[in-house]
Amino acid sequence: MAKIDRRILKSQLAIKQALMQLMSEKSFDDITIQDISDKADVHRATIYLHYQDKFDLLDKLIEEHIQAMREISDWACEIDWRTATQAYFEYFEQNYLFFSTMLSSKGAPSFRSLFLQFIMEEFNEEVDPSEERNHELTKEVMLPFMGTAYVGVVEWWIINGMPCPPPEMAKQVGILLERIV
Amino acid sequence: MAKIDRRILKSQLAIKQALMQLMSEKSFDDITIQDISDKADVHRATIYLHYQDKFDLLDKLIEEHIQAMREISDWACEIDWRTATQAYFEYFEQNYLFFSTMLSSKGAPSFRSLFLQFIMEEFNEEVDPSEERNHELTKEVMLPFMGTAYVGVVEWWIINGMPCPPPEMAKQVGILLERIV
DNA sequence: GCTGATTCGTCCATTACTCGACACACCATT
DNA sequence: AATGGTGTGTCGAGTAATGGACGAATCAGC
Repeated sequence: MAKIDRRILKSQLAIKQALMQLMSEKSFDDITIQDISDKADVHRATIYLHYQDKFDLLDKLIEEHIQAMREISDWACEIDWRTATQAYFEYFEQNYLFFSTMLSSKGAPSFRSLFLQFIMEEFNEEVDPSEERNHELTKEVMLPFMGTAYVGVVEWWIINGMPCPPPEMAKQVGILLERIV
Repeated sequence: MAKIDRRILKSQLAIKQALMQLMSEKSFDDITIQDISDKADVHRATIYLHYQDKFDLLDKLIEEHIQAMREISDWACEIDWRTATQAYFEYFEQNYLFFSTMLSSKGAPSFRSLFLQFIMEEFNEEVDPSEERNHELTKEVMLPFMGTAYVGVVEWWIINGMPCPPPEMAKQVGILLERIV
């Protein structure tokens, strides 16, 4: 992978952080490009150097986090569920500002469905309906069942300010998932 | 005052913060230009764009703080001592990392004397040996007496982790100064 | 309707920064 | 005396970001 000029990394980081901060203050629709460039301490034209418009910026921001989670699952593919779940919740914790913004009532409506889609893709390789105890079940039903459950509990955990630490969440969610699958 | 390109401000800020952080970790002599540029996330050549060498960087950093304190005293010249002293201690508090680094045992030996010199200049305009109760005193003696007392108590306060809030320090130091002058 | 104020997206000349290289000095090891 | 390693200060070519401008689009209040 070619090394990227540090100016690009710094500018993009500042822009993305600025958007996230602004989204925690007001609605995405009310945010102007000028707002973002002011908060990021970057010239307005610099934003257009990297993104089409603010929607493209939001898309890239979301895609980046999905990609990061994908890498966690790659890394944890051979690990047991509990450890993997803990890695996820630690990632949610590290990026609390992002997730709380995206999952809040006035957040990005598109994010939740992308998140759910991603989670279901992850479960897809773990679920085996040919197992004995699942002979009456199909993936079509199991995946949205597990996926919405998972997304729902993450949503609860984030919106309520992470009332318990990642290991505790990993333990409980791990138990529940193993009962289902 | 001509508006300065934001890239310059950002680079210089990063470089100065990097030096301060490094000085809290190891001795100034052991810090290389490469260390600073790494920590600041800036190319090595960028440092030479703004400073002669690391000594010049330290000088400019110190001078900047002295200048900031000079502006406080300009602003507070008409205010009573206690308010002015509180403004100073709030500045020390805001820039705790800088002062604790500079005043620590392995800090910049030059800073303490520059600091003392500055403080004595400030006192110089406030002390009046022609007053009745001072008729046996001279400025030559009063200034280093008050100056070292002031610097000494600041040193104590910083090195001991600011054990009391700025208003409390302002009160006590204010009382003591008024007894002397 | 019109108008003034914003915001947008784009453009260009200039500037600051980057990257990698260079010769040089210093120091410890051999 | 020769060696390898590390830090220094400088250089040039290339790139990213800047400031300021522009016309077009959108919107509010009159």
